[in-house]
Amino acid sequence: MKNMELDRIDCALIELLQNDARLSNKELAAAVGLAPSSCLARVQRLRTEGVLKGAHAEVDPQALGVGLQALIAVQLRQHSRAQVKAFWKHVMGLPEVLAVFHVAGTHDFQVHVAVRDAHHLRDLALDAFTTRSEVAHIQTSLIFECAKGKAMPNYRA
Amino acid sequence: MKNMELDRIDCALIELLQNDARLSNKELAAAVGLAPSSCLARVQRLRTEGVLKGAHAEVDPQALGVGLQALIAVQLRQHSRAQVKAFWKHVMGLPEVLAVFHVAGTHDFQVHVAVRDAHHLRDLALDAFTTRSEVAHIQTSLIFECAKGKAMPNYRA
DNA sequence: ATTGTTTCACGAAATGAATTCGGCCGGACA
DNA sequence: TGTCCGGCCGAATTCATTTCGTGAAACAAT
Repeated sequence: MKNMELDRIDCALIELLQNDARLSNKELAAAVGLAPSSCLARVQRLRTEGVLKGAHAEVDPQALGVGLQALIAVQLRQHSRAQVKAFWKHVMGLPEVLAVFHVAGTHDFQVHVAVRDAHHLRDLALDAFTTRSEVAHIQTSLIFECAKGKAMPNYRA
Repeated sequence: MKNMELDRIDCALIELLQNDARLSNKELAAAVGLAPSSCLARVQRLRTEGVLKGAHAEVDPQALGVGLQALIAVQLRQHSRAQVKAFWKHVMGLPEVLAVFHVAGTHDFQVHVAVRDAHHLRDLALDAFTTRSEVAHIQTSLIFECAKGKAMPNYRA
């Protein structure tokens, strides 16, 4: 399941679907030069093998009232497995959290959050971070702008 | 275009599509209690209004030979608009880059990268970051684990 | 109240896509 | 050479998407 063979066509399919998961099977087939039925078989295989793990719609933050995003760097008091796990579960349960990174370095976590405004951010920092017993210190960085890369790089091709 | 009305059903559609962009229109319609045709009209409207901005397949990093991810914190030498823009364009052109955050704080950027291994990360840091004239200092943090939240929070509902 | 207007949802029909299936080609192997 | 195996094709079926005409509710103005 882990190291499956990906030929040139598989890679093309993966890249196309990363850019636009809504491409029809027909369009996909045309793009890679395969018959729709063959193309479908490949995509299904990629899905069942776990290479393609799902698809998610991208939504405009502004449309949802998200006016501000931030990265919150978190230092824990101790690095015990229990504390790490507890904090992880806690932040993943917060609606404001877009992503959590457990990192090695001067901080233990980087938490990407989306909030209404500065006031909301302050409340979130105070209520959901600094009050936690396992949290030693946080440092909040406002995000001016953020962008995602087009696709995950492929180091097998 | 900016402040469009989103009723209960629109919000439900948005949330469903964030969790799984591959839901068929028929399934979507059933989930929100609408006829397929009505549901389609709404989804199309959300798309043309820019609330839904696209969909992207999620792929397993391991399957593509990505064995390591990291967050690289970058400090620029100067904060001139030209330098910020130049650096932004540069990192967005790198295949290893998954996301870029331009932030306010002790660092100027946080760059999320996906690499083959530690060796690859070293080369990337040296070749694509520290050699850039606008970069004053970088600090690399290995990512142990990272997870994305289920959906963008909705502060209009 | 009534009339006109707008908005939205419905459902049937037409259009087009996804999926299934049998058969075919080409390479691997003995 | 003969057989096996994997992958692709193309037509047929099944199913979903999309279009379009209709009608019900909300609202404004007369």
